[in-house]
Amino acid sequence: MGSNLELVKLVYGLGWTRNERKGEHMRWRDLEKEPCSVARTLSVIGDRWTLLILRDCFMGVRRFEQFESNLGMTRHVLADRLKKLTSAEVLVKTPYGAAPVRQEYRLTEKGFDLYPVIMSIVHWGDTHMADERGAPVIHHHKTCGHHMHGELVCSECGEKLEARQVSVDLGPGFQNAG
Amino acid sequence: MGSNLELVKLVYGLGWTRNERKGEHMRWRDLEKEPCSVARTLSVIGDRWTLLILRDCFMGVRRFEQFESNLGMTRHVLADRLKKLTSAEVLVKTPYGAAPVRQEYRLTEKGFDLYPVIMSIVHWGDTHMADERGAPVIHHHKTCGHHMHGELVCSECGEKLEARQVSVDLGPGFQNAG
DNA sequence: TTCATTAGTTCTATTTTAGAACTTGGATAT
DNA sequence: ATATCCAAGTTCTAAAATAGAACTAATGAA
Repeated sequence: MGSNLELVKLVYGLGWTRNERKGEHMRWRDLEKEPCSVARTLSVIGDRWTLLILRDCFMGVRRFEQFESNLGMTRHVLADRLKKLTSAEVLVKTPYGAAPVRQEYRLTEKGFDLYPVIMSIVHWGDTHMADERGAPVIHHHKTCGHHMHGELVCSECGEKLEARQVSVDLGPGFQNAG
Repeated sequence: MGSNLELVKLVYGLGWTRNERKGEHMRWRDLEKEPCSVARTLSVIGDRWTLLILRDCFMGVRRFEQFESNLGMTRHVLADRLKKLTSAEVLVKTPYGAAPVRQEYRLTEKGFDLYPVIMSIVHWGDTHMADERGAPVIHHHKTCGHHMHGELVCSECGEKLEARQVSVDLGPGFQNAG
């Protein structure tokens, strides 16, 4: 994205400007109302545990006790996050099993669409946070048969995306302060 | 990623298992030691404000007061996050300007490499969190001239990545509990 | 001399998270 | 039938993080 400070102020500074008039700082719960897709997305996945829960979901974890024993977070917070992810329709909670009915949390399509976010995070970690031995896990593409990583490309020309080659404009969903 | 619960337990459940023996839950500061690139990356960017700071960095914001007025976070926490991002070498702090020397925070190459993470988040927000009018901002690829979004593809075959087409194995950087 | 600006730090109050124990509704074992 | 077990939570207190506001230090301008 090219530097565009007026646009930053206009688009992203909006919520804060609005709150500033009331003499308050931004709160986390206000984020989803921001006219910015980063802020809105982070209102769903931007806390300390949610992306780790979703990592487990992509690995096939589905049940409360499994999440707890893999992640090692307190049951209290886990219950809260699963509730929030469910109400955001990223996960669905379904009872299953005959006699003792158990609960299962599964990714929805909306949840599955977070895969690029997770894989981009994985690749950055592999590149910049691994020790000298290399990546802790390896990804294998069934379609082509190769070891691989996720790469971000332009949806139109397919070329690898570089921040400096992308500029930003106001879109249809931008609204000025009411 | 195909479901592989033993692998999940082995790889991702490791840190927790280690702490479990000491009778403690996972703490945030332990995350960077986990043998998982998601956990390690989140130890740098996985709190409530850091990705919003980085969004501003990609838009050209560089100075303390600019971050504060755009984001509306308290100065206390902003100072702490800038310090952490600097010590993680995601940002560099440089004095600039002749007479009254000011400080400037800029993305390093390591920081620039977070672009795919941000753009994946943007695209998910545009798709799932926008209102009926559409995306708040539009991205334009200077290289090809089109409006576009970031798309995650296989680094080897270039095909669009689907979670179900990717399997996971232990890599060289995985180490068993010491 | 006084005020303004940038980049912070310090303080108290509120909110969130950690850690542990308790609850609920079956199922299973004795 | 009573006691125990299990999954999926809820409830409690203590500790940590964040919000909100005021203060500091270095420089420059009016």
